[in-house]
Amino acid sequence: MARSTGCSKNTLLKKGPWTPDEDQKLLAYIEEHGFGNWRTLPEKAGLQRCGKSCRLRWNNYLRPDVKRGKFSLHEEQTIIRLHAFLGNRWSTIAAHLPKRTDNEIKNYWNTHIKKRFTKMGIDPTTHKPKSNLLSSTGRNTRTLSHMAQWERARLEAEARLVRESKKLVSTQNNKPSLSARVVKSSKATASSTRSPCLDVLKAWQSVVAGMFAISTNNLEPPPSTFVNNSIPIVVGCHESSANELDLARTGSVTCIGGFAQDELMLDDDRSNYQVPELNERFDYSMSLHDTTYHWTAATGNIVEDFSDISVHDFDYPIQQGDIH
DNA sequence: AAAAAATTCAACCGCGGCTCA
DNA sequence: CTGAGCCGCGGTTGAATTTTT
Repeated sequence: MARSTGCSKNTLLKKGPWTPDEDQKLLAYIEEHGFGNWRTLPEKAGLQRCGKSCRLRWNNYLRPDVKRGKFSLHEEQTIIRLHAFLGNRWSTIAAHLPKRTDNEIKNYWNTHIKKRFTKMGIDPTTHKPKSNLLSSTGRNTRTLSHMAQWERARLEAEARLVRESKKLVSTQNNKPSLSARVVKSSKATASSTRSPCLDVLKAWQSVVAGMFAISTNNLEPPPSTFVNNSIPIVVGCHESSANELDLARTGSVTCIGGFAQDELMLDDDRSNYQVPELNERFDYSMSLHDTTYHWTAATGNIVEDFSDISVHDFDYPIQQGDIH
């Protein structure tokens, strides 16, 4: 299919770093008119740039909700854990990190985390020690791949929801020149017709309920008070956290990752509520840090109110009293 | 103090997917 | 159904900055 974006071929258009004057022009235009059609925007805004360049500048730098500066420990952990499932799906990872852009996360991964992994002898792609790569059994590899597939699907579905709800919000914020494409997709999202990705969440939930041995008693009524109608999934359960272990034993939460490898192998009881294949990945990569954090998987109920869906780096520990 | 090497990160490029006529 | 146009994603580049020699 022939295709020409006109960006790279048009030598009249300016490239390279943006000047403060150009930033000002772009900002002023978007503040007044919104960011409709990126291709036609530069001309309207009086910029000698291609639309792609404008979009990039806006998304990665000028957007008011972009957080800049050093990544926190929790943000780094979130990136590592999500990368263990998703690989280089930067935009999906970014959707789970409020105010961070895919470009920034990608840069951070390539310049900081990846390097540290390599130094530690951990393969940044598989999140496993390089020496262990050949020792995985076929069965384990297949199981991990299967489960990771489901988890990836779930995370991507959530990322889509976050993106869609953001679009919806920006549409409602009265930007008159938003493109027909955006307005249309937002309408579709807001209508009573369920988005297809909601079904992915539903499907994932039912499968996970089986795989993670969550009893249906724990699904209904909702087991948790800290997020309505949700199943808490603790990523990175720590052996020192008695609360998390107890909660996991009772089936009130599901644990993924964080336990030492030998514990997984030796403690049969724990294997009932853990997922060793996933733990394996996390254990290696998270040996970079010795702290835990938590996130929750939303059930179908909360999906109906999808503006609430996003995975944040919760920095509070689960307490016994939080779960009923 | 200067040069070289390493690092960082904003920006570019090309491709694939989606929408629409 | 098909093809054109647009957007977004992920990989890559290279200028600017920092660190090391």
